[in-house]
Amino acid sequence: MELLQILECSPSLVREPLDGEQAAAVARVFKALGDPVRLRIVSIVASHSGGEVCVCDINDAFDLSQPTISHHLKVLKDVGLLVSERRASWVYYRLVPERLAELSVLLTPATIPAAAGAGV
Amino acid sequence: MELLQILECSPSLVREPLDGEQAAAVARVFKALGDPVRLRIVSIVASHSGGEVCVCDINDAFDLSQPTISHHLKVLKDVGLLVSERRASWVYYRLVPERLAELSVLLTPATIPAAAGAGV
DNA sequence: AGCACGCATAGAGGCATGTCAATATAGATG
DNA sequence: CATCTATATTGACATGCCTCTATGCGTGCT
Repeated sequence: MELLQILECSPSLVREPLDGEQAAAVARVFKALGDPVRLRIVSIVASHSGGEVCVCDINDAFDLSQPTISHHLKVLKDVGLLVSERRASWVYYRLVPERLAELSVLLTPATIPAAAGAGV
Repeated sequence: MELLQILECSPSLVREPLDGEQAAAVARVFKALGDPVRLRIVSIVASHSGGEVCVCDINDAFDLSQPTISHHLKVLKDVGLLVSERRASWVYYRLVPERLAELSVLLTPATIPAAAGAGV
């Protein structure tokens, strides 16, 4: 199920309480970001000028074994934050910016769009 | 150390890669949000009209033991997402909206301020 | 075909985490 | 002061997670 669909009618945490199903879906993504290595990986991929990064470059950025990085990439891919594509011998990972945007909107406090619309 | 200070010069994940220290500090907060129960607690507190919620009301919202809820509240408090205040017999928890705002900004993709400044 | 390289998967070990029952603490109330 | 209610803390257990080594799979090169 798409995260956007889960949040379609309640794009912010502060609008109304999430039910159990919504919370479980969103928490999966936050949990994926709740590891320093994965957060750095997302940051590396997101900030890379070309928009995609080879796994070998990510490996070089850490003092961790190659399988460990591969594991973290799989976690980020499973929650939809990254996508991968193989070209020749190399695999390239790209960010899914919509995913970040969804979370960003979800966390936006109600104080910012204060004039946008009255609450309940 | 304040999260805002850590992120003072790089308010977005997509601007440039986080270093290890930044990533560790931010990951702590995401990890706290990476649990369905805690996410619902934050949502309940954030969306409550009065701005604060009694622990007893939070307990009632879950089929979990009182110590378990107390544990989750402590985790959220330790990362600065919630603050608590005791009045008479009851303890009330409030959201720290700045914390959510910091994370929200951090996750904002670069597409929005596209014209703001050229990258490196 | 055989080999080298890049990446993924499998399995194991050790530490962290979510949950609970039991107990402690703090404030109100008689 | 004794007791009751509301919340926090402790300790234990099961599960999950991060990391590693070993191995498998796909691709290009000789």
